Amino acid sequence: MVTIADVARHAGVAPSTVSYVLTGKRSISPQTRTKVRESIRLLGYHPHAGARALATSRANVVALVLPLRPGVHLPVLMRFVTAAVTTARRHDMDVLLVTADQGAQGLRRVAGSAQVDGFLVMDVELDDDRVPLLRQMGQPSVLIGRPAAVKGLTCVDLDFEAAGARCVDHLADLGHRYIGFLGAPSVVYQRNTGYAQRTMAGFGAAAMRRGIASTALPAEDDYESVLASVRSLLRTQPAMTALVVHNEAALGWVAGSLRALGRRVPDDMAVVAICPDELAEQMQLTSVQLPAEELGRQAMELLVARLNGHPTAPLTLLPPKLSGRASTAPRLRHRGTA
Amino acid sequence: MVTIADVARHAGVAPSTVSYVLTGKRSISPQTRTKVRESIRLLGYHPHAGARALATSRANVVALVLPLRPGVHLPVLMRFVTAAVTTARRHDMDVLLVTADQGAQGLRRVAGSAQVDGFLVMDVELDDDRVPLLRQMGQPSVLIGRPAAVKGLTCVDLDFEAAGARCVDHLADLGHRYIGFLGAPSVVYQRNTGYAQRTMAGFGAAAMRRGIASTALPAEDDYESVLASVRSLLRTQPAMTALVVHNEAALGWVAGSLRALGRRVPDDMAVVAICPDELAEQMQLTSVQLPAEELGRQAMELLVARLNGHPTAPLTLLPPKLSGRASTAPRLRHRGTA
DNA sequence: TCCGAGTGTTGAAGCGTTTCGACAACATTA
DNA sequence: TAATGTTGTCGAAACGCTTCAACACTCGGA
Repeated sequence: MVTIADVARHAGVAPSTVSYVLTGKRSISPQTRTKVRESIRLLGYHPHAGARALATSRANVVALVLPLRPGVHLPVLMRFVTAAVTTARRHDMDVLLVTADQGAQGLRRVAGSAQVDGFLVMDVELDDDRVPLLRQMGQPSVLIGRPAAVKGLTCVDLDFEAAGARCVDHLADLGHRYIGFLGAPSVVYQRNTGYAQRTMAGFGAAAMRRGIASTALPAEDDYESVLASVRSLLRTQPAMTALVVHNEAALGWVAGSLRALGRRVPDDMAVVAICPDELAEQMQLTSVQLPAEELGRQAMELLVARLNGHPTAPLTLLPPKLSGRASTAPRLRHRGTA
Repeated sequence: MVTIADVARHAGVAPSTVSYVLTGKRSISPQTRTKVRESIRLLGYHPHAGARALATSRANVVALVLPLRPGVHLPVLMRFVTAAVTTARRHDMDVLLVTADQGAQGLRRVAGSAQVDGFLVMDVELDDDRVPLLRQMGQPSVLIGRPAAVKGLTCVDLDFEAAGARCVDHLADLGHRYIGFLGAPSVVYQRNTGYAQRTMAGFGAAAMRRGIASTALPAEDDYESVLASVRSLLRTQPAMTALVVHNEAALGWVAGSLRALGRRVPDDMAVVAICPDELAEQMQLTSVQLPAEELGRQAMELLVARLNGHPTAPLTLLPPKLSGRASTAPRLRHRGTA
C-alpha cells in the first residue's frame, strides 16, 4: 500500500504538507501543490480510510437503514436508495447498508464502532421502535417517514395532506362536484398509520374548502370487497363522478368494479390514484406519486447538513406532484350529462 | 468515546490483555476474561473500526456493487441483497453499497482507500466492463452472473442449462411429447447474452435426450408478436401440448394468445415459465425460478472464504428449482385425448 | 535444587492520518 | 532599521487498536 509518507518522499516534502494539499486546510504554494498532486497521481495514492477516520474521528460514511419489511414497494425503495447514494457521493461520503433484521443491535454497533457518522433511516412508521434509540444515541440522523413526535428529530416525508388535497383540487378544477375516496384497508387506519389518516384528512378538508360533497370508505384488497365498497359509495352518492383511490393493492380491482357497475373511466367516473408512478403509468391513471428520488436526495442533503453542524428543521414535507393521465377528463365533456 | 484503555483501567489489566480477550488470539485466564468482559459491558465499549482497520489492515467490510440498470427485476435483486447482507453479518462483516453510476472509479476508490476487503458484484454480464478491472485490482471478489471467461475469477450463477432441461423433464414426466419454447426477444440472442442461450441449449439437449420433439422461437414483448409466435409454434407442431416460456415480459401475453387460439391451460396446453417466483405465483404458473436468496448467500460465503485465503472454484452453478402450479397437468388427463 | 517448558500478562512499537505549534523566509509598516 | 505580520513548510504528537518480544510465574522432572 502506498502511504502519505511515500508521496511526501517522492515529492520531496513533509507528510504534513501532503496532507494539507489534500485537505486544503492550509495555504500551500502553487509549485508545491502541483508537485505533490503529480506524485499522488503517479503513485496512485489513496488515503487510508481507517487511518483518516482515526485521526479525524469522522468516517465519511453514513448508514442507510432499510426495513425490508413485507409490503414495501421495492421499485420505489430502490429509487430512494439510488438517489440517497448518489447524493452522498456528491459530498464524498459512502453508504453502509444496515438491514432491519440487524435491528437496534445493528444501529448500536455501527455507531459505537465509529463506522458511520450518521443514519438515514427509511420507511419510518408512526410508532417506530428505532426512533427512541436514535434519539438516545445522539448521532445525527434523518428519517424518511413521519413518526408520532418529530421534536428533536429531522424527518422528511411527502406531504400526504397536500396529496389528498391535490387530488380534490385537480378534480374540482375539472368540474367534478361529487367525489368519493377509496382508502386503505380498515386495519391500516386502526393501526394509526399516519400517512393514511393524513391523506384522508387533506382530502376531506380540501373538499369542504371547495364546497364539494365527499364520501370516504376503506377498501380491502380482494375483488369482492372493492366491488362492495365502490357500490356502497355509488349508492350513498349517486351523483358521484370522480374517485380518489389511496390503495395500491385495490387499484387493480377498482377498474373491474366500475366496469361491473356500468361506469366507464373517465367518462362516467374520473379516477385519481395515490400510488407509485410505475403502477399509475401502467394502468394509465392520473396519479399523485411518492417523489422517491427527491425524498432520497433531500434526506441525504439534510443528513450532510446535520453532520456539518448545521441546524435542520424537524420536519420537511415535500409537495405532491400530480401527473395527468387518461383516467381523468373535464366534467363538461361527461357524456352522462349530454 | 470509550477506548480499550478505559476498559483496561477499569478492569485493572493492560490494554493488550483486553485486546486478547476480544480477539481470542492468546490464552487468558477465566478470571481475567470475565473481569474484562464485565468492564466491556459496563462501559459499553465498542472497538473503533478505523483503528482496528488500521492495525490489522482489514476493514471487515465488503462492497456490494449494484448495477441498477433498467430492466433488472428489483424484488429479485432485493432478495439477493438481503441474503448477502445477512450472510455477511454472520461473519462479522458489514456491507458498503456501491452503485454502478460510480463505475470503475468507485471500485478503485473504495479498494484503494482500504475501505473494503473485497467485492460482491451483482448482475454481471457476458462482456462486463467491470471484470477486467476486478481482475487487475487483485482484491478478492465474487461475481453473481457469468462473464465470458471465468478463469481466475469466482462466479456464482443459476445453472441455466439445467433450468432449461428441468422444464423438459418435468413436462416429459407428465407425458408430454411435443414441446415448444418461447424465448426472449431476438435481440437478446443476437447480443450473445449468455443465460438466454444456455437455457435454450439446455432445453434442446434435454428434449433430444428424452426423445421429445421441440420447436423454439423468440418472442418480442407485445401482444401481436407473442400471438404470432405462439400461432407459428402451433402450426409447425400441431401436436404440441406444452410450452416453456423464458420471457418475463411476454408472459402476460402468452395466456391471452393461447386463449385466443382456443387452447385452455393446462388442459390443452401445459405452460412452464422461467421467471421470478412472484410473477409465477401471481399468474399461477408452474415455474423455474432464480434462487435469489441462495445465490446471495453462496456468493457471500465464497467471498468470505476468499478473504480468509481459501481457494474457490471459478464457477459455482446452483441447481434450478421447479415449483409446480396450476399451469401444468399430466398429459393423461388431457381432455383433448378423451 | 535447578532447569526447561508451559501459562498468563505486559510494555512498546507500529498502522497511516491529521493537526498543532514552531519556525524560517519574506513582506509590510513604523 | 527594527518590529511586526504573513506565508509556506516541517516535526512530532495524537488517534485507538493489534501484536511481538519479553517477562514473571507455576509446575514437573531430573
